[in-house]
Amino acid sequence: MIKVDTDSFVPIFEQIKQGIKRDITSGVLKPQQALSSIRDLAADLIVNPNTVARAYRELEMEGFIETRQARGSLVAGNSAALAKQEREAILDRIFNEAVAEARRFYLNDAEILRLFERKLRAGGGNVATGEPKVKGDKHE
Amino acid sequence: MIKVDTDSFVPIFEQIKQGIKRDITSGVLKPQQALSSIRDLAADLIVNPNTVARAYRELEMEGFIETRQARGSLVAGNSAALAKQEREAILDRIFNEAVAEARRFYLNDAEILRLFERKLRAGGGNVATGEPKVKGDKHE
Amino acid sequence: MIKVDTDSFVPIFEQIKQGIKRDITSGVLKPQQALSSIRDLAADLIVNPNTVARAYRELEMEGFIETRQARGSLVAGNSAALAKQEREAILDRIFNEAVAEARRFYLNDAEILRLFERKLRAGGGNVATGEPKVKGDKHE
Amino acid sequence: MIKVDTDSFVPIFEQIKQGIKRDITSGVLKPQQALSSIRDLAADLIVNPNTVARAYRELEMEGFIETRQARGSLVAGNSAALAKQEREAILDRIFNEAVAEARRFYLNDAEILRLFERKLRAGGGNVATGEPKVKGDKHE
DNA sequence: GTGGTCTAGACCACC
DNA sequence: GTGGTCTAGACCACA
Repeated sequence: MIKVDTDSFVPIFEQIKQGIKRDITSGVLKPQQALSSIRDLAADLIVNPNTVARAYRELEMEGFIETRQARGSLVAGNSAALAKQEREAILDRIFNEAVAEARRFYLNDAEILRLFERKLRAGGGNVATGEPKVKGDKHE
Repeated sequence: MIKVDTDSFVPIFEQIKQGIKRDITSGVLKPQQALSSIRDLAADLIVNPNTVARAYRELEMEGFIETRQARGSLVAGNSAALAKQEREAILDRIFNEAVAEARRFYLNDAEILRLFERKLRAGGGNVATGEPKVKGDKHE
Repeated sequence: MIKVDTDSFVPIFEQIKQGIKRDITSGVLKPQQALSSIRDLAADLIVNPNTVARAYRELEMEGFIETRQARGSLVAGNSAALAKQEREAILDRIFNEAVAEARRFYLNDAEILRLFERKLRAGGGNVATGEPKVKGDKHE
Repeated sequence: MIKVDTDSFVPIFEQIKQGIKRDITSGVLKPQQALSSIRDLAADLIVNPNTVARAYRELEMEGFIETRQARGSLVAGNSAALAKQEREAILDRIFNEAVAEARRFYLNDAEILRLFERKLRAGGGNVATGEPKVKGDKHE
C-alpha cells in the first residue's frame, strides 16, 4: 500500500516510484504481476493521473516494469536482478545514514548498537503503524 | 562541515539548516559561538548568498541562532535545550526508518540486528566517504 | 514477412499497412493474389484483429487492396500503377533522409558515398538481422 | 534549428530530443554551451513549456545535457563520447534502412549504389532545403 | 528570471 | 477500458 506525503520534499511521482520499487523488491509484487492501472492508482492516491503516469514511465525506463498499450503495466519478468540490487542499495543506504547520524553525535559503536537494539525491541519501525510524521518537519 | 547535494530533492537552504542544526546538537558549535558569515558560507558551499541567508533566517526563527547587527550570527545561548530535543528526534527518526525499511523486506529482528552490526563494524556511516549519489535515483 | 515493433512510435496498424504496401510494391504480392485473413494475420503478428482490420480498411480506401464479402481480401487489380508510384516515393524518401542525415554531420559527398558503400558491402540492411531497438530510444 | 512536425507519429518531445542530440552530435552545440531556456524554446517552437521540459529532462537522464536549478541547461561536459556513439548509431541506422528498403525491391548492390549516387549528386538531402514532407504521408 | 512539479482536462491509439 | 501525449495554467525553490 503506497502512501503519499504531500508535505515531503520528495516529489509525489518519486514517492510512487519508490513505493512500487519497494513492493517489487520486497516480493509483494511478483514478476509478470499486473499493476494497478494508472487511473485507478491515481484515484486511490487522490493524485493526478499524469503524476502516476510519470512514475510508471520512469519505472519502465529503469527496467522495473513493462507496459503494453491498452493492456496496462506489469512487473518486468527480469525484475529479480534489479530487485536484489535495489534491496541491497536501500538497506545499505538507510543503515549507513543511521550510523552516520549517530556517529555525528559522538556515540561510540557500543552505544549506537545499544540504542538501535532498544529501538528494535521496542517495535520501532512497525510497518503497520507507519512513521508518525511531524507536520512541518520535512526531513526527506 | 556541511555538504550540499544539488541532486537531492531536499532544497539547499534546508540542507544547510539541517547541517547547522546537526553541528549545534552534536556540540561542534557551542552556545555563543560565532557562525560563518553568510557570504563566507555561501562561497564555501558554492551557493547563492540568498540561500544561506534564508537558512540563517529560519534557524533564527526556530531559536537555534541569534543574529546581531554588525556582529554576525552566533549560536543561541539557550540552544542547549533545543539541541537535546533535536538530537533525540533525529536519532529516533533515523533508527526508526532503518528498522521500518528492513522490516519491509520481511527481515526478522535477529537478521536486522546482524546486518546493522556488520555495517557498524565495517565502518559504515563514514561521513568522509558518503554515498555517491546517482542522479535520477534520489532517495531523500 | 511483416514485423511489428511495439516499441516504435509508429502505430501498429500503420506498420502493417506499410508492410503490405511494401510487399505489393516489391512484387511479393501480385494483383489478384489473396491476402492472409484478418484473424490469421492477427494471430501471426500477435496483435488484435481490430488492428489488422483497420490496416486492411485503410489499404482498401487507398486502392491497394479489394475486399469481397466472404472471399476475404486480395491485392487490387490496378495496384501496379500505385505500386510504381509508391516504390519511387519510398526510395526517394529513404535515400534523401540518409543523405540529409549524413550532411548534418558535415560529411562531404565522397565520405558519404564511402560510408554507404561500406555498409552495402557489409551486408547492411539485412532484414533478418534488423536493428535491436532500445526502448526509449525510438527513432521512428 | 529544430523543426517540429505535428503530423509525424513521433511525439513532439521526442523530436525536440532528437533535434538537440543532432546538434550536439554534429557539433553545432559544444560542451558547456548553454541551451535555450525551456520557456524560450517553447515559445520558439510554439509548443507547451512542459513538452520542452520533458525533452530536457530525458536528455539529462541520458547524459547529454546538465541542468542547474535556476541557471538553465547546458551541454554536458562529457557529451563527446555520447555524441560519437550517437552519431555512429544514427548513420548506421539510416544507411541500414536505406539499403534494406532498396533490397526489398530486389535491387542488387550495383543498382542501389547507382541510385544513391545519383541522389547524392542531385543535391539530395540538402539541409538548407529540408525534406519536403508530404502532408498526411506519415512515415516516421 | 530559471527549472520542477502538479493539476485539470482534452484528444488519440489501441484492445 | 488501457496508456500516451499535449495544453494551459498554477505554485514553488532558487539565483
